[in-house]
Amino acid sequence: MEPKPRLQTKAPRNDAAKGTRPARAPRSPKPAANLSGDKAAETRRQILLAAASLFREKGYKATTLRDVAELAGMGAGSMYYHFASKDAILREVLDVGIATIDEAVRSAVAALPADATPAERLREAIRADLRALLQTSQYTPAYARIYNQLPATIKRRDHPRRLAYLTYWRELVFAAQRAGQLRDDLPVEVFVEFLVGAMSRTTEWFNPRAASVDALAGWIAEWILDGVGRKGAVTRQATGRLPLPMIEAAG
Amino acid sequence: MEPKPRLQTKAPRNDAAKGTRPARAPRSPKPAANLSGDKAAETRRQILLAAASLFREKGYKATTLRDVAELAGMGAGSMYYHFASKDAILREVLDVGIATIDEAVRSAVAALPADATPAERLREAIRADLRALLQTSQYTPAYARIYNQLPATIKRRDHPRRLAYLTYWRELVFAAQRAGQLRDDLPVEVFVEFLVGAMSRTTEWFNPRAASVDALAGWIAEWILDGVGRKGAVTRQATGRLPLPMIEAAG
DNA sequence: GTCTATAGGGGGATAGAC
DNA sequence: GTCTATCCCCCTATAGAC
Repeated sequence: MEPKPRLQTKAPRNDAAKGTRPARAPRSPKPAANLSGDKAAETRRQILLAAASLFREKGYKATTLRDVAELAGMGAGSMYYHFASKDAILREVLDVGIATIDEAVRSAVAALPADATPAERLREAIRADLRALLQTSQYTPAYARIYNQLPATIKRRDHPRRLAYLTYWRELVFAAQRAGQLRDDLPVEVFVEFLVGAMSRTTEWFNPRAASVDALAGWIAEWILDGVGRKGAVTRQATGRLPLPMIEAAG
Repeated sequence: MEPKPRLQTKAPRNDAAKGTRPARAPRSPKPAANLSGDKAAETRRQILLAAASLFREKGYKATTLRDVAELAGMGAGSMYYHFASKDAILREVLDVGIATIDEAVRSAVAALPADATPAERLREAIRADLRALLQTSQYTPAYARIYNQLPATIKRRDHPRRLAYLTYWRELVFAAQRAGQLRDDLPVEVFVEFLVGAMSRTTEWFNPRAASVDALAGWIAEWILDGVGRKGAVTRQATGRLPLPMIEAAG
C-alpha cells in the first residue's frame, strides 16, 4: 500500500503525525458565504470527487467507503452526514458523469458557426467528448468505466440519459450522411456505438504526456472520417479470398 | 434476483426441491476416462467458465465465490479442492483470456496465403480479434473488461503477455505502413491502442442478433482503413477555423 | 459537522464428515 | 470430490459524544 495522496481541490487538510489531534482553526459562527457555497456543500463535493476517482480506478464494489473517506480527508462515518448510503454517492457520480459529457458535446456543437458543415460538427463533437473524458471531469470517465458492471436496477435508472446521449450522436451522424459527407451504406446505429465506445476506451490508455487531448481528437476524427489507408493505396484485393458478409441489418 | 441459470457444458445437475437430498447416480470406482479428461479436470473447467462469465458481467470484486459455485452447480467450499483461492481462479481466467486472443490473432494471420498484403493481414487480425472477443471465448471478454480495474500486483503479472499482444499489432501496422498501404504520418503506437481498445469495447454493446461478428469485423476494417467519409466529399474545410494541433509525439 | 465505537451482515477460507 | 458448518475479517451503516 502506497502513501495516501489526497485530493487538493481546496487547501489540504493536515496530515499531522500519530496521535495528536491538530487544532482546527476556529470558525466564526456565521462565516461569510463563500462563492462556491457553504462548508457542507464543499465537503460534499470533496466526497463525490474522491468517490469518482476511486470508482474509476478500482470499480464500484472494490472501492470501500473507508477509501473514499480517507481520500476526502475524513472519517468514514462522517460521510453519512452528507449522503444516505454508498449507493446514493454512486447515483450522484453517475448523474454528474453523463450530464457532463452530454452537456459538453451539445454545447460545443451548438457553439459552432451557423455555416459549419455536418462533418465539422462531428469533428467538434469528437473533440468535446474526448475532452470530457480525458481532461474536464473525473465523473465522466468513472461513468464510462463502471456503468456496464453495475446492477441492472442502477443501469435502468440511468438508461434514459444514456440513450439521449447516443441519440444525439446518431442525429449528428445521420445529418452528415444526408449531407453527402458520409458513405450512404453506413449502418449508423452500429457506427455510433463503435465510435462512442472507442472514445470512451481512451480513458484506459491515453497518456497526457505523450500527446494533447486535442491532438488525439484530431487524429481520431481523421482516422474515422478519412481512414488510415494511404490515398490511392489498395487495401483490399478483389480476389474474393476474404469474403466479408455485410448484409445483416443493425439494431 | 432472477432465477438462476446454470452453465450447461455437461448434463445439468439436479435442482431438486427443498430439504431432500437427491440420490446421486452411483459411480463405478474406475469410470472409463472420457475424452475431455477426468472428472476433476472437467469440474475445474466448469468453475473457470462460471467465474469468467461472472467476472465479465459484474467485475471481480463484485463476484462472490458463492455466485461462482452456484453457477457451476456446487457448494462454495467445494471449489477449494480445485483452486487455492479466489485469486488463483482470477489468474487462470486472465491467463486463458489473453492467451486465447493472442493465439487466435497470430494463427489467423499466419494461416493467410503467403502473398497476402499487409492490409489484408490487418483485416484478418481485426476479424480474429473480434471473434475471440465476441464468439469464441468467455475468458477473453472477461480479460478485456476487468483487467484495468485489478490491483497493480495482478496487472504487473500479466503485463508482459499484454505487451506482447500489443507489440504484434504494432508489427502488423508498421508492416502495412512500410508497404505504403497506410499513411506515412500515422502514429503507430497511439493508433494501435485506439484500434485494439475500440475492438475490446465492442463487448459492451455488440448484439449478435443484429449483425454477425464477421460483418462487424468487415465494417470496422473498412471504417478504419478507408474511413466513413464519402469518397470525394469534403469533410474538412480549409478555413483554419478549427485548428487541430497534431504535432506532439506519441509514446 | 465530524469524531469514535460498534452493530450487523456478507464473503473468503478452513475443517471434518461422508 | 463434494458436502455442511463455521471462523474471522472487512465493509456498510448507525449511535452518541463533542
